[in-house]
Amino acid sequence: MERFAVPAPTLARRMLGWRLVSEAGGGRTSGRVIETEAYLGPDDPASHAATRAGRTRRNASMFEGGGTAYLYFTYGMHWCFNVAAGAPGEPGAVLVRALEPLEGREVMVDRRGRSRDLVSGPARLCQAMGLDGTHDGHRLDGPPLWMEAGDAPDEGQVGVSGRVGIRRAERWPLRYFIEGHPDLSDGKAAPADPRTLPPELRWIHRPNRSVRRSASTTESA
DNA sequence: GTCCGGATATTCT
DNA sequence: GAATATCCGGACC
Repeated sequence: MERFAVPAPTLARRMLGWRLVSEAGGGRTSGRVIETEAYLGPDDPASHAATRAGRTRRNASMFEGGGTAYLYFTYGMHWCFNVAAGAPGEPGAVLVRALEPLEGREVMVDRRGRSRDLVSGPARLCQAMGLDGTHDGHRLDGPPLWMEAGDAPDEGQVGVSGRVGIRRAERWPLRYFIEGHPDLSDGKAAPADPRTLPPELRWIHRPNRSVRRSASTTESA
């Protein structure tokens, strides 16, 4: 679980290529992570951890330390899956926005009621993999939901943009994706503009840099 | 292909 | 009362 104990932007970049495996709801499904978004703590106005109240019942899992699942319900009907980042007590999370389907395609089609766009979007992938609020707070080191290392994309394949579906801090460079992948979500993202970051967050412009010093294997050169 | 409205719960103002 | 880390179906081009 130590691999999750890094800041959210670093984890979001690093998770590209990892596999998410679910045995939730019966039937094994899995997919390769191809699109993520980082959400920070109180300094990030778009984060659920930015509220004046700080820790609330909904966002508690964002404070539980790297590797904790954070699932929230939105728009009255959709679940979204995040992975908490960093150290316990320091809020931050990575929203998983899209996967490339690997295992359990038939189960996904059955749950989704259609055969395309199975896991291309944060709410779609929760539906396809049987994820909901019962998995909030689960530690991602075993059944029914966990992550495995996978093929890291080449540096040149990684795209960066603003985050999808938000108004505040919309040009912060916190969405990471495998460039040109056919299974990306179809949300519209503003182009990234690192100049809109407050000075203390400028390191986010290249989150992989800060990883490399301590990273072991999965980072490509 | 693009655009728009509706569904609907929780949180925050 | 308004906004929301969304998706879907139908209208229209």
